[in-house]
Amino acid sequence: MESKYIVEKSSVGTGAGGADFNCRTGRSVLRDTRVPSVEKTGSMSAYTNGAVPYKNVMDGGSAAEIKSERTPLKGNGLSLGGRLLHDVEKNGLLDQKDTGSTGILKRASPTHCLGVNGQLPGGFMHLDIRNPGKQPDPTNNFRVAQGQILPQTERYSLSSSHIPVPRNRKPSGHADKEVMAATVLTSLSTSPLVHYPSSAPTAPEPAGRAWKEVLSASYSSSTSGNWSWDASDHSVPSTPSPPLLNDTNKSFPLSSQGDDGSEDVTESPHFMFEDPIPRKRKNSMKVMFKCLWKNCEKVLSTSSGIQRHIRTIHLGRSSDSDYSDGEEDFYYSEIEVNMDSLTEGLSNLTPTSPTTAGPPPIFPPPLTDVPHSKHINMNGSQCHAPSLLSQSAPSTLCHIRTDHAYQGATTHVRTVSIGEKRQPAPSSHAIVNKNHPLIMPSPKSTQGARKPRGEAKKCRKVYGMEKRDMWCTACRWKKACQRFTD
DNA sequence: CGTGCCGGGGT
DNA sequence: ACCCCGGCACG
Repeated sequence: MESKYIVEKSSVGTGAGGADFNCRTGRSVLRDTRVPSVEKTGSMSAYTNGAVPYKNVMDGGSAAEIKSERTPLKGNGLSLGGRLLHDVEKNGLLDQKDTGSTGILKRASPTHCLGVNGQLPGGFMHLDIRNPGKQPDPTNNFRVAQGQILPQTERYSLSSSHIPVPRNRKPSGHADKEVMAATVLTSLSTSPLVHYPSSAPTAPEPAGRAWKEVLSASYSSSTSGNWSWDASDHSVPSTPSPPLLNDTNKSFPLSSQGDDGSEDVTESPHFMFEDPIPRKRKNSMKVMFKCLWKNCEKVLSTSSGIQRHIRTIHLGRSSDSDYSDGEEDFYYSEIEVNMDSLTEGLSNLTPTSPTTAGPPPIFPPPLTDVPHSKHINMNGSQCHAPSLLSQSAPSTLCHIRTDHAYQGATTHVRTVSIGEKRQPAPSSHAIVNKNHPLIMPSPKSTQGARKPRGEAKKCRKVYGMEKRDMWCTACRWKKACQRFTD
């Protein structure tokens, strides 16, 4: 015991930076060093695999043996390491998402604005359509200005770094399209909530890439003062405050909120932010509006948008009339979409994902039951996961690092560990929603997509109840065992 | 009935 | 973020 503390003390200073995992596993201290430490060192090699940045962290950690428990490192080492990991991971993830996701998802994070910003000309056109004849919002003028002032090529290359905002500039006629596009995009950037999801089918490759880069750049380095508005805009409490403003919209479709434009550009999304859904599981939920018309899978993010879509496309009403008898109402429904999990799925849905011909989503999308959707039907896909995994990453990887997964903070060190993603199922349902009782046949039989029980012995079995403190954290918490995965 | 772990609650 | 646990599905 004494030794324990000694070690503990010393490691404070030395290992602080690196002692990232395990630090807080209070109880396991002494004993833990036996078994797990082996594992951990083992994991190092595995890690180097693709996550070099981690290495130091890990090394430091294992070196110090991390006997130090909670006390000092919690604040120091942990956060340090954790953050590091986090960042790295984040970028990685983002990249991934980028590849697969559609505009819909991207909107969730203000960051896209960065990239989107003037880069997806193809997208412009498309977006236009929904916004015919809209007046550009005054707040968007800077974009307009940009469009006018700069030659196209330049515009693309120009990041949003520093944007003069001429307030009174008017769009001149011939720049219409650009203006529209700009408007849309700006609205995107102004409000994280804002819509204009999917589509942008024609975005050219380079643009996409640039975007991607910008994205990750902005994420990893808010340090560079490059993005003048970046800071302000991003610092907004949280990234994607969940929708909810849709409620407002949709409750009175008839009023047709006149302009999606104006509605979209709600400058203060936060106002609308009242949260009917009590805590939790809302984090990455986004309300979308899905066209229920046969064979039409249009998903838009604004009620008015979808209404317009239905009105014009399906009901054959003139596009310019804003008149609505409310009939559209019957042809769309509100769905809640989990951004995270639908990322991949949606990429299938929409014609988008222009950019990367990136690798297919590694993780099968969770069981969503967006009706009609083209989502990969993954019933029983559990079985595939492992095989997929084995392709992209040695399953051992899961094993090894798993123990820390829970510890590395919920930052999850998950280096692409398929095993874990296995099924956030329930939370990621695209919930067919409320206010429209008549619609959505959704059977929803997928409830119990519970993972078949694994063969592997779990901590409980291996160590027994008495040695509970030797269990992996997950086991201790009654979570899926991270040490002995299947 | 023991076990694994999901979902959710508490701090 | 970390931890705990009720409760349910699985074997």
